[in-house]
Amino acid sequence: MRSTLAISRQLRNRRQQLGLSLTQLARRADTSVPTLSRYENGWSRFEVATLQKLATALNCDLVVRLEPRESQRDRPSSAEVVEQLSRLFWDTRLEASHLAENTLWVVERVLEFGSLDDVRILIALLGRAEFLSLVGDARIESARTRAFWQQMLDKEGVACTRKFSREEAASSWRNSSR
Amino acid sequence: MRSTLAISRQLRNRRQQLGLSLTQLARRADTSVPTLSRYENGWSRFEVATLQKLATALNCDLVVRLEPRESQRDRPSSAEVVEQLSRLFWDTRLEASHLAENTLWVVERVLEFGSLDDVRILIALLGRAEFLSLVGDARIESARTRAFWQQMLDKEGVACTRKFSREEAASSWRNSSR
DNA sequence: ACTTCTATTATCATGTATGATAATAACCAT
DNA sequence: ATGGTTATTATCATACATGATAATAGAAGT
Repeated sequence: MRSTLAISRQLRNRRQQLGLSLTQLARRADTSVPTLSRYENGWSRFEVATLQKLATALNCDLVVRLEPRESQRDRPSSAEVVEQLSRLFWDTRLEASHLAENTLWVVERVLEFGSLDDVRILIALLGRAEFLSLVGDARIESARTRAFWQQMLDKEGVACTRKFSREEAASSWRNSSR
Repeated sequence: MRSTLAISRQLRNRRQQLGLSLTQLARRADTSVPTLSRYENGWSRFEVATLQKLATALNCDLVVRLEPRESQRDRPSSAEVVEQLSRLFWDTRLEASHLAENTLWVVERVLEFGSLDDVRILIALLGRAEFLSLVGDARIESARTRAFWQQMLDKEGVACTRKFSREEAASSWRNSSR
């Protein structure tokens, strides 16, 4: 799944896209600044009710859906994908579970260091829509890589959702090293 | 959004589809029976971490996504939809917020009592994929209505996900009056 | 009748998310 | 430098979800 990292990233992207400060959003969503900051910085235990309030305040729909895995046919096996991508994870050991629970992290690694074949097998695994959506959430360090994916997203017409990533993201990427 | 009712419905559908008891699923997901029962019966404050554990135990991917509303173009306005559908809600007052936060409830009412035009404007509002997905989650009382939508879902090829609804749901619908 | 499995609900102790407040720091102006 | 805005983090009291246990009840089969 997209997992907690992806949720944090989406919240921050959307808030910055709307130009809201933490204080402003906290008031609009009837929540607190610390909670909001926690949600945007690697919080693992979100409450759906709080996410719902935030989504409304961010003029978004919150989608929470269970997608049965067996309905995802003609996709490569996790083992296959791990096999092919493992060389990109020199600093740790890529496990099958990471594909499901830390998808955004895997996607970011592949975008930054992977070959086109690596991208293809990821798309085969996730489906194009899900992959592109994750690309929109991803933090990409290299300017060249970023430019490439901006063009791809444009071509694919993921336009509306990714406006921020393409136009303003550079600045936010720069000062978010933590 | 699909909201809490839809989450409960999805959990129960999927668990019954796999033929698991509360006890079995609770053990597989490393959670407790009371929590599970609460989650399936109108709980409002889900934790994403718990949902994630349940999804894994149910062999599902958990999708949590913020969908910006302005990226949903050429859709009818909430006011329009409320205007057209309000006659179906004789016992209460349909508000625009219900469309976003109690979507499943609205869908169920339209499926049961609405005309084809009502269905059309709902599809225009939600998009076909989201609408069909909600139909799969919906509890439909009338056998005739249910048969109709089973055919529709078959035609539209929402096959895999909705297997349970079409084949076994009748029994679960019957004894879930509470 | 009787089990047996099931689901729902209650009670209660405990863990933890939340919100209020404040301290710190970074950034950007003037 | 100074002041203002912002984000992050800490502390702490409170609210609430969770899990353990058990009571209740229904359904299905013997």
